[in-house]
This record gives sequence, structure tokens and C-alpha cells, in this order.
Amino acid sequence: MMKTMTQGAAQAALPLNQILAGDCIEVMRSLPEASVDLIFADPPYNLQLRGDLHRPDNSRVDAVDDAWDQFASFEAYDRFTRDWLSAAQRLLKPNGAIWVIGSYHNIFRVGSAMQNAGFWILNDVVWRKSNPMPNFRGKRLTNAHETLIWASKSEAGKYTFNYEAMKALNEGVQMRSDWVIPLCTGHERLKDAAGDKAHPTQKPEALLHRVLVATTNPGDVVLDPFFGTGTTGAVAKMLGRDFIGIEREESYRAVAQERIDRVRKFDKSALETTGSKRAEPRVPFGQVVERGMLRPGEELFSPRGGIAKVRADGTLVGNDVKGSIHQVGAHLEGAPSCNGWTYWHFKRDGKLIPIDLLRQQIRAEMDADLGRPN
Amino acid sequence: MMKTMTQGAAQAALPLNQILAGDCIEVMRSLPEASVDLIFADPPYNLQLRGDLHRPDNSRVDAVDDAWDQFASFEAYDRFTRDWLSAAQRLLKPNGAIWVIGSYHNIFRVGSAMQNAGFWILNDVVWRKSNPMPNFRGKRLTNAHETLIWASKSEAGKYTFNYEAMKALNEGVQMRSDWVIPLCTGHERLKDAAGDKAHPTQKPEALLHRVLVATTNPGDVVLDPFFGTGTTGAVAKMLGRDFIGIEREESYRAVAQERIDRVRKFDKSALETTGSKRAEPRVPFGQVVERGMLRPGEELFSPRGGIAKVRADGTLVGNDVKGSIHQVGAHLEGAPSCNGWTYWHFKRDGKLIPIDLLRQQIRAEMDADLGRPN
DNA sequence: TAGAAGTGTGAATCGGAAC
DNA sequence: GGTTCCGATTCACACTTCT
Repeated sequence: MMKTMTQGAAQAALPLNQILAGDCIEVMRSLPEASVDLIFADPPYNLQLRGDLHRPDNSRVDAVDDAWDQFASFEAYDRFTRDWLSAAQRLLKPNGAIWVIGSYHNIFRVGSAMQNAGFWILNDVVWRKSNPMPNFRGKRLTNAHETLIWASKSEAGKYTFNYEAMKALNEGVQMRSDWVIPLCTGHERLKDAAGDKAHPTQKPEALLHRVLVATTNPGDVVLDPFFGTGTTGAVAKMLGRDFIGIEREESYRAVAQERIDRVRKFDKSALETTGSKRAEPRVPFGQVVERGMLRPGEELFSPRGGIAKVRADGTLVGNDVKGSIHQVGAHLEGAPSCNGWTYWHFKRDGKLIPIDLLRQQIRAEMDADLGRPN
Repeated sequence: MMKTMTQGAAQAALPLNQILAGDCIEVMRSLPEASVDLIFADPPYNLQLRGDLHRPDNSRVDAVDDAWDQFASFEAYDRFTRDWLSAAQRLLKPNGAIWVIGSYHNIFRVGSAMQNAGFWILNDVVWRKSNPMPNFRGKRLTNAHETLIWASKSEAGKYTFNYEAMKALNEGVQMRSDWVIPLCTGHERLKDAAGDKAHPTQKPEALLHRVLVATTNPGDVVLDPFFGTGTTGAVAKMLGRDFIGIEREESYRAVAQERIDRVRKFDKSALETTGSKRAEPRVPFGQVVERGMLRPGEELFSPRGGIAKVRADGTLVGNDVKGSIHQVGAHLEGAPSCNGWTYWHFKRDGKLIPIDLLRQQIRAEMDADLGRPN
């Protein structure tokens, strides 16, 4: 009782669509547990650069040399990683998930720490840069990608994955684990007053667009503990998600706030994405019989010549087996399972028609009754 | 003086171009230190699979369920990894290097252990599979790549990198860190007497070809502690490198030996056969949206006055129909099919511009930066 | 015989609502 | 929380068989 009240109060206190100032570990610890749907984290990469790098024309490469990217040792970086991951895990709802992006300098340590903390890795995703910086010295391969890890809070977590939306984004075939997306350049790249880039590692909005469409729903709460210039917040706002940003540096917060204020949300119809069949209401086969769409005693046919007879209670009997449309189909095929709706056909005017058509009719009527779209 | 003599004697005893039987850690400890130029390792991935998986057609996926891939815990796997890495590091010459391949199940643990052991990571390389197995349940992204880590024995190591050879392999531009290579199938895939695959995880020769051309010279000694069916040995022989294989399983050793005996060393001209132009890359319309070239909610126009609205997942909605640019166009025209790229136009400065222009822009970027056999 | 059509398969951490 | 049972879900190739 007490706990419920506390949680309720805490939930109400969730600072939505704000950029919080301070160290992300401390700030995350001050927020209510199990309150966030998704975390996107772009932690320091611990680049360990030595000296300056110059291009063949002797111009100097503007590298990441900020204080926030300096760690004394692998141990120090691991401790930092464990701490922020633990605070992040506490914030996630049981069915929440996390994305972390990194390069070979840090991603192996981050991935290990995630597994040790009980996060369950769902995919590692490769961001293939279409326009990476070349290797000027010719001593290694062009470092043309970064790695993202997508993980649920625990192995048991029922994470969100908008499979059909991803498939639609990829013109009808499954989205793969390698994404080709250009670097953040041009107008999208934020500049400071002097015309220099406002942040050394600003991520492209296209990357966040895909992450958020894939693994959140409109209205979800997305937290970014290393907010930087606020790409996560900007894209979340466009897509109708709530965000919480945490950023230590005053200058980044200012740039991010100004950026997000400029962002307009897409209209609602644009945000609807292709949904999954799983979300449609379940129709028991018995309803087809009850409504007289099929008569008890009528015969159903499988693609491969199997025959079964409809019974008044919505079960089938055929070939010495009785049971649901799924069970009899599975038995005839000797298969572990079978979708009876697509397996069985009835005959009308000499033609075979899948019984799934009858289910679609029932669903259409249900929708009309409820006054829902589709 | 004494040390030099011992080393010399040990060098002479190096068992070149042989497959050694036994546990790789013990065997490596028995070999002379600082005697090997390159190590290629394909250790067990510790997949932790649960039940069976079936395809939508109910056929069963033949998964990796071998005893050698089973570990009791992350701790046990980490201990195993530390031990074989330490034995491998001892074997490497000071300027030697190592490649390790893995998937998200194990690669983060392997990468961390390598850094902890003092290996210096040079690149992580993504093997992007052109024909991966799909995700049959639609619950995650298609797992379409594996990761390789390339590292020198230490930060000070003067590793071998054949920059020009890689550049030539890539049609004159720097080789990137993402490599597109098909799975090992067809005649290359070794079968046992029963016609089943001889090894569940045989790697394609093209992958080893690129690794060895990039980071060894003819006459170098290449060791593979998880030899399996001997892809490393076969490609090393073709390319005029010496190999040492270590394999615990008698059946794999037999297959590998037979395979390598059949291999003939390439003549020089045969080495220059890589590189074919590929078809124009397919560009999903969703990329146009993700990249912000069109906004969700923005209207598209057909030549004959049809209107549709862009959605966040790259589908269109218009006139009571939802679907891809092609589907909605076909529906408006009452046609069986429609090329949405040329059919739909967006408005800029009062003028109608075909969306195909946006696809051409994306292709131009891809050609400039990616359009290589890579 | 060439082309069409059908079959097989690959390192996979591959449910979830209802009772 | 355990059990039952509905019912959703695949891409690129190589190879074989049929027309």
C-alpha cells in the first residue's frame, strides 16, 4: 500500500521532456525506479588518443580530446561503466530495454558489463557509415562503423519490437543488423558561435529515428544519460515519445534545449506505423460455426488433400483425430504446430477458399461495431 | 647466449603444416614461444540456445548443439578465454598479431579479455553476411553479421598490414572495416559420409583469404588453435603461408587433412581475381524518411492528382489505403503494379519533383563511399 | 537443353495470452 | 506461477526436378 503510493507519487514526479543537469549516475539514482521504457546511451568511448593526427595535406584532425573522455585505466572505465549501467537498469520498467553505442575502444568492455549486470542482449547492430573518415596514415583499415548493443532489462523482459514497421522501412524484407546511415553533417550538425562543431560526437538523427521506431511506441518514456546536443530528445519529440535528458556540461545543455525547442512533432497519422497481426483480437474458430458461416458437417480441405469435417463445437474430426483446427492440421502434417486458419480451406462454387477469410470478415464486423479505424 | 640457442632449437622444432591433436591450451604451451607470425582463432561462441527452432514451414533449424560449445557460466567461459589467449600471446613473435572471430554472445567477453591481456586492438571488422539466416519468429533483427577483432601482441608491436594489397582488392580505395562476404555454402561446404555438414560453423575461404592477404606475408607462420575443418590451413597453403593447426576432435582433423591435401598453391596470376561490379543497390524508401529528406506527414503527389501522406516507417497512407510507395500508387491507378519512385512527387518551392531524385542522391553517396566489391 | 519451378538450409541466445 | 494451447513467422542461394 505504502509502496504503491510512493511509486505513484514518484511516477508523477518524473521530469518529462526536460534536460536535467548533473552527473548522470547521481541524477539517475534520484529518479523513481522502474519508470522508463527505453534508455539510449552514448557513453564516453575512452579513446586513449596519443598526440595529434594530421591529414596528408598537413591539416590537423579535430579529435576527441575532451576531459570527459579521459580515464586513468581500463579499471576506472569499467567501474564507471558498471555504475551507470546499474543506475540505468534500476530505472527501467521490467519490460524496458536499452541501447548503447560505442567503438572498439570501449564496446567490448560495455558489452561484458551489460551481460554481467543481467541485461539480455537481443542484437548487436552495426552502424555502417556511408562517409567515414579515411585512415590517413594507411596503417589500418578505414574505421567505417560503430557498434550498438540492444538489450532487454533481463532475460525475462518482454521487450518492444515493431517488427512490421522495421520490415516496412526496409521495403518489405526483414531489417538486418547492419544499418547504412551517413555521418551527421551539413545543416544537421550543430555549430557553436565560433562556427566550430558544438559537440565532437553528435549522432545522426536517422540513427535515432530507426532505434525509436523499432523499439518504442508513441507515448513511451526515453531516457538518455549522456544527452550531449540532444539528438535523442529531438527525435523523440518528432516521433511523439517523451524524453528525459541528463547532461553535465552547461554548453551542451543550452545547445540541446534550443534545438529541441525548434523541433515540431510529426502529425498523428504519420506516426502510426504498420502493426503486427498479433495485436489483432483473437477469434475462436467456434464463432465461424456459431454465425453459420460454416455448417457443422461441412468438409474442409488442406492444400495437400487432407480432409476434415466441422463439428458443432468448432472442433474438427478427420483421419482418426479430433481437435482444434490447429491440432488436426498439425497431426495431418506430422508437424509440431500448424496455423489452422491458413491451412484449412472450404469449397464454394468449386473453388477452395481459406477459412482465414471468414475470420477477417468477423474482425471487420467487430471493428465496425467498435467504431474503430481499419 | 643460452636463451638464443634454446630458441633456435625450438624454432627448428616448429611443426609446420601439420594438424596437432589435443587441447589447444596444452598444445600451445608445448610450442616454442615467440615463434608465430599470426594467429587466427574461431573459439566456441557459447551460444546458450534453449529449445528447438522451426522455420515457418515447420522444418527444424539444425542448430549448434555440440558439447564443445557448452559452458557452465560466463565465469567458466571467461576463464577458458583468458587461458587460451595467454597461451596464444606467448606464442606470438613480438611483431605478431591475432584475429579472433565471434558473435554478440561471446565477442564482448573476448574483446575485454584481449585488452586486459595487453593485446592492442587495431580494428574491429564486421563480416557482413550477404545471405544470413532470417529471424524466423520476427522477434529481433536478422542477425546478419559476425565480428572479428584484429590486434597486435602489444601496443609496441610493429604489425604487418599490406595496405596497398587491400586497397587494390577494393578497387583502388582504402579497405573499410566492414566486409561483405557470403556464407560458406555449396561445394566449399564440407560434408560427411552421410551428406550432412562436417562442421556446424565452417568459415568461408574468402574471409580467411582477406585476413591472410591483409596481415601476413608469404612464408609467414599462421597458427589456428580451433582448426575445425581447416579453412585457415587450406587458405594459408593456397597463399604460400605455413600453418599450424590444433584440433581436439578426431573427425574434424581427418576432414581437414584430406581437404588440405587436395589444395594446390596458387600461382601468382590466380591471386588477382577478386572484384566484380555489383548491381545497383536497392534503396528502401524508408531511408529517405530516416535521413530527413522527406518529413513524416509530408504530402506526395501523383501526376494525375493523387495525394498520399508519408509515415514514419516509410509507408504511405492515402485514399483509405496504406502500404509501400508502390502499393499505394498501384491502388490509386487501379493497376497491378506501379513504380512508386517515378510515380510520386514532392513539392519544393511550388514545383513537383519526383522522389526518385532522392534515391539518386542516396545512391550517389553510396557509390562515392561504398560502391565497391565491399 | 534451357528455363521454370520446387526444395533445402545457414553460429539462433526467436511467444504469449488465457486459464 | 505453472500449464495449455492458440497461431504467427523467412531471405538469399545452391541445388534438383520438371517442362
